[in-house]
Amino acid sequence: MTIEEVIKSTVKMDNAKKVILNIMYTQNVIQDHFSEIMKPYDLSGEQYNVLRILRGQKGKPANMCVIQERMLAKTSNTTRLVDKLLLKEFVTRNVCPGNRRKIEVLITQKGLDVLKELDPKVDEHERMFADNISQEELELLNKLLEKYRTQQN
Amino acid sequence: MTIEEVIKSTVKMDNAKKVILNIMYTQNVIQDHFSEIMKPYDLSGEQYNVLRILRGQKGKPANMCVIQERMLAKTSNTTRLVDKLLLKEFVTRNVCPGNRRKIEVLITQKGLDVLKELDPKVDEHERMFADNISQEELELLNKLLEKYRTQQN
DNA sequence: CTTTAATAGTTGTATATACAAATGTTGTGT
DNA sequence: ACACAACATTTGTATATACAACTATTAAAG
Repeated sequence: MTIEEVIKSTVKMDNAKKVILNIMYTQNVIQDHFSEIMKPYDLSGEQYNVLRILRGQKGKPANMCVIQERMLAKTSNTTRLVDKLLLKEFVTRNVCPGNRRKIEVLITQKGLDVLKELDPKVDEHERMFADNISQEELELLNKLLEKYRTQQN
Repeated sequence: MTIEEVIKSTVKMDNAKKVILNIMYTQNVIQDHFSEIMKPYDLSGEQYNVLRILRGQKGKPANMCVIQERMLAKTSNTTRLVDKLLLKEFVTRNVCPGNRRKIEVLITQKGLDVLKELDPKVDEHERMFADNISQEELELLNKLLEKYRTQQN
C-alpha cells in the first residue's frame, strides 16, 4: 500500500513530502504492532526500552542521564518511567554513594526474566517486518535513513 | 550519525533491528523539528494534519470518520482535535442535515489563512531533510519503506 | 410497525508526555 | 570559607493520547 493510498490523497505529492509521510506512517505501524506485544506485560514501549538499556549495562548501574541519552525519544521523563518500573519491581533505584546528585538504577532478576520472555516475541516482531525485504535492501534502507537525517544546515 | 551512535549501543545489532530503530528515531527527529514550526501557531502536528485534510476537501465538508481515516495516527481522538480547532476558529462544525448522526466539519477562511502562512515553512521543513539526498534516493526510500511495511503474514 | 443491529460521534477516565520551575548537590573562583 | 554556577534529578501543571463505555440516529430483519 503506497502512502497516497493510506491517507487517501488525491493530489500529487513530491518525493520530499512522501518520504516524511512514509516515515511517520511506518513508525506508527511499527509502534502499534509493538504495543500489542507489550500489552499483556503491562509495559509501554519506552518502559521496555529502559529495561533493555539497563540489561545492556551488564550489572553496572545506570544513572538517569545515561538512560535518558540512550533513549530514542530524548524528551521523555525518565524519572516517571523508572517510577513505573520500580512499582513492577523490574528495577531498583538508589542514590549513588560517590555523587549524591546521581541515582543508580539497576535491573532486577524479575526485570531480566520478563525481558527474556519478551526476547523471542520482539525478535519475531523485527523479523516479521524485515521478512518481505532482502538483507541488501535492509542495509540500503538503513543507509538512506541515516543520510536523510543528516542535514547540512 | 548512525543509529548505533545515536543510542550509544555497544553490541552489534542485525539489520532488522537497526531498521526499526532507524525509522523510530528518524520519525522522532522529524517530529521534533515540525513541532518547532507549529509552536508559534499553537498547533500540534495532528491539528495541522486535520486542517490540511479539510483544505484538501476543497469546500466539501468532511465528517469525523473521513478525517479519522485520512490521518496517519488512526487512534487519535478526532472529536477533541476538532474541538481545539473550533476554539481557534479554524473550523466550523455542524450536524449533517441528511444524516443527523454525522457531523460536517469545514475549514474557515482563518484556517485557510494560517495554512497559507505555514505552507512555505512546511515546504522548507520537507526540503531541508530531503536536501542531502538525491531524487532517485528519495524515490528508492519511499519504495523501500512501502515494501518494508508490507508483511505477508 | 417494532426490535435489533450497525453506524457516527462523544465523553469519562486513566495514563503518558512536554516543559518549566524547584530542589539538592557538587565544583569553581575569589 | 563563601558565593555562585553547573549538574542531576524531581515535581507541578497543562495538555495529549488510549481505550472503553455511552448516546443518538439510522438501517435491517422479522
